[in-house]
Order: sequence, then structure tokens, then C-alpha cells
Amino acid sequence: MTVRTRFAPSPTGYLHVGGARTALFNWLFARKHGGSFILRVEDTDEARNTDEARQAIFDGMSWLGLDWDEGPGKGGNSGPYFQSRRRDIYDAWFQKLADAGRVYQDDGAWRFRFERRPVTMNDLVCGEVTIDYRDESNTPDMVVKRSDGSYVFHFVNVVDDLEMNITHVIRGEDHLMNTPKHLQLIGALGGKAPQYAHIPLILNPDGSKMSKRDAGAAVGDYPRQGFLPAAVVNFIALLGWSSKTDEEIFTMAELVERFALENVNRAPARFDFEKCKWVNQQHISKIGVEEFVTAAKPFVEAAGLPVPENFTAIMAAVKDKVRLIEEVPAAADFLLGDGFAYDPEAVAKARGNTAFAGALEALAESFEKTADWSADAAKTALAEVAQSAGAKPGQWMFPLRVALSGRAHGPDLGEILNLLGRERCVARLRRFGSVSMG
RNA sequence: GACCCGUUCGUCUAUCGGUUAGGACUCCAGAUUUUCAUUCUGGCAAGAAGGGUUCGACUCCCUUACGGGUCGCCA
Repeated sequence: MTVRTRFAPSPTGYLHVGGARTALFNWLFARKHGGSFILRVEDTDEARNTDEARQAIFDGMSWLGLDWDEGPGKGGNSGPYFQSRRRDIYDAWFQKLADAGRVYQDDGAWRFRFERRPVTMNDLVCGEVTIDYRDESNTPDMVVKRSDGSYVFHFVNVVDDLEMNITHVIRGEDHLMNTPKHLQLIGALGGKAPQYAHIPLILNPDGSKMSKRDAGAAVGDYPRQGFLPAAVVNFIALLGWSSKTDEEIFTMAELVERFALENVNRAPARFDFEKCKWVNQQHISKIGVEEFVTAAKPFVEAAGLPVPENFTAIMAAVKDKVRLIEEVPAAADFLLGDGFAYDPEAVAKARGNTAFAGALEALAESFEKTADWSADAAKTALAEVAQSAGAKPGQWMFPLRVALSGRAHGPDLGEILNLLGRERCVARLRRFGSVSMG
């Protein structure tokens, strides 16, 4: 039996991390077992569906790298993959229910008559769970077809899973109590039930249910902040799943290799944005400079900063300094061009070194006289000027950094010297004496 | 309210009856770097509570508390 999983979002809002993780687990499970991953759009609620939402789902999944084998834009033998276009299929299956005498009309809608008995499911994550359907007050017969003739979620969802030969349904725990209903429907329809795995929900840092507007909820926000897709995938995989080892940083391929439903937790996990950023930093440090340049360039251009000849070298210098790629412009602006701001605090601290502040012109001249410009040559020049001023070279490193970059933090001073070049270093030393702070 | 699931450092987690309860994020300290950061080392910090079962319980059972979910002609 070939594994077939699916992600079945309804296009009523942007793709959120909870949905993305559900998609991810289905994708990982399918890839791990050499099966197929299907994308099915559950757009039966016409009033709430929007084109933007549908596009957001496609974009979000594509960005995360969760490619589907069957579905919109991809085709397949079980289409169409939009429920809004499967009307005939549902009519046919509904007739089976009617023929079996399992539905009855109520206020114009059709209700499915449950068998009044305990229903047991064997969930791959939750284990054996039994719901007693003899308690009618807790499990009233459910509407499967509305009075306007349209079908409700439970019915189309079950029919599609049957029609599409889905073998494993991995979905949020909010569906756990729906599963006995689906099992009863499948029984009445004469179908073979897929295996179910209900994964815990993702909560906000304060433990409340994560919903729209909450920080980190929208997958569409991640690209804009400069997250790497693989990092986001890595982080959300860690929410409710563990490799059972001390390792935490995984590539997509490594996740596929290690993923197992047995290692999915039962308790809901809280979303920790700080750790998410840390995971991103780990992935940034692992990618090559070229990949980093490709990812960072749009952010630099959007910030209106120049892209000089030594752009790649500059990016290499700041690559391991940022957690999010959106931080690149602020981290590299002084290397990319001359229009950067000076940090008042750093400037004040640097000028506090009066020996250095008084030797700016001497330093500039010394730099100009250096035969071949290099970080080492510049440092030698710095040391000479410092010693002649009666200061220790080491004490001038920090103020020189501030004079050249305008801030206290940044790449290695040697790299700064090299990337800036003699001209700029000299100009910035002379400018530093009179630069206004802020 | 009824029903279902859950509960280990602040957060994500390991542990599947015998461990000084381990790792990671965050935070703090030290070391290294003639510079900031990185890095490295170390530190703070946990079994919800009460009963059982057992030679022995974080681990199994029960109760309570707390958290989440579900009870729609939403999905």
C-alpha cells in the first residue's frame, strides 16, 4: 500500500503556522515513506472564501518547500482538487447514504443518523480513544447536507479522503472529536477508513490559543522578515515533535529521514519567537555565501542601499552577525555606502579616548602613506601612531572601529579595514572629528 | 455544563520503574579575540497536588487542580 497524505486547507484566511505545521507533518510522512502528498482546497464555504487566501496558501507552501504531488496547478488522477468543483461526486455518495436509510430531513437539511454505540479509534498519536455515541445529547445527529443543497465539511472531507485513497490523515487535535463522526460516515458509505494522527495545537507564548494577529502566526510574514524557509520548517517541526536526540538543527532532508509520528508529542506547544530566530541564525551560518547573497540582496536593494563590486565580500563579513536577513541593511550599510548613521553612545565612548580623538589627522596621514593597503598594514600604522602618542595600540581598536563604522558592533576590524579600502578609511577618520551624532 | 486530550526548568524537549532528571532557547558569569560580536566554558532553573501499587515511581493506577479541545445548516 502506497502512503497518501493530504493537506486540506480552507481558503478563509492566510496560512498560519498551525496549518503550515499540519502540512509539514503530512509532507514529511509522505516523503519519508515514498508516498504522495496531495493538496486539496476545501472551499465549500463560499461566503468566507477569498482568492487572496487561496493564493496565500499556495505561496506559503511553495515558500516553505512543501511541494505537492497532486493538487491545484499539478493535476492528478483524483481531481478536481477544489471541493467547489466536486458536486457530482458528493451527490453520488450522498445517494448511497440515502439508499442505506442513514439520512433524514430536518428543517430542510439532511442529517446523518449515528449508530448509537461506543466508537473506538486508534489514533497514531493519541492512542486508543473511545467516544460513547449512546449519549445523544453529546453527539446529536449531524447535518451533512444543508437546506440550500450544499454539503458540510464532515461529509465532503470524508468522501474526498475515500475518493482520493488517502491512507493517513494527519491533522490538528481540534479534529479529534470529529473522528468518530467520520468513522461512522465511512462505515455507512462502505469505505475503508484511513489511519488518523491528531497532532497537538500550537499556542501563544502566554498559553492562549494562537490566532490571527498574534506575532509569528502568519507564514506570509516570515519571508519579509528574512527567515530562511528551511529554518521555519525546522522550527515548527520542533513544536510537538522531537528527534529524541540532542540535535535540533535539521535540513529538510534530515527531517524527512528522522520524522516519525510515534515521536509526536501529546501536549500543545507554545510558540517561542526568540528560539525561532535562533534556529534561523543557525541555518544562516550553515548556508554558503552565495546563497546568503541571493537572500540578502533584495533586502539591501529595498533599503535603497548601493550594491558595490565587493558586495559578496561584504555579505560574507556580516553573514554570521545576523539572525534575520532583514537585519542585513542595518548591519552592512556602512560597508555598502557612506550614508550611514553614527550611534551617539558609541561615538561618545570613542571620543572619550582623547589621545585617539586628538590623533585623527595623524592617523589619516599615516594611512595615506601606507605602501600597500591591507588590514595588517593599517594595523601597523595604527600601532605606530598610537605608540608615538603614548597609547597602547589595543586601546585604539575600539575607537577606530567606531570612527570607521559609526557603531560599537560589527564585523572583525580587519575585515572592515579591507572592505572599506584606504580612501574611505582616510575620509572617515577626517570626518569623525566633526561628525554630528545621531 | 457534558465529553475528550494533556500536565518535566520561564519556553521547546529527553527520560519509556532504579539517572547527580540530560540537551536547547533566554538570562548571568568567566575565558579567548591587541576591537565589538562570534566562539568556548561554567552557572541559574523542572517532575501540578494528594493518595495508592512497588524493594523502589517523573515513569503504572485513582482523585483533585490547572491547561487545551469538542459539543454549528464553520471548516
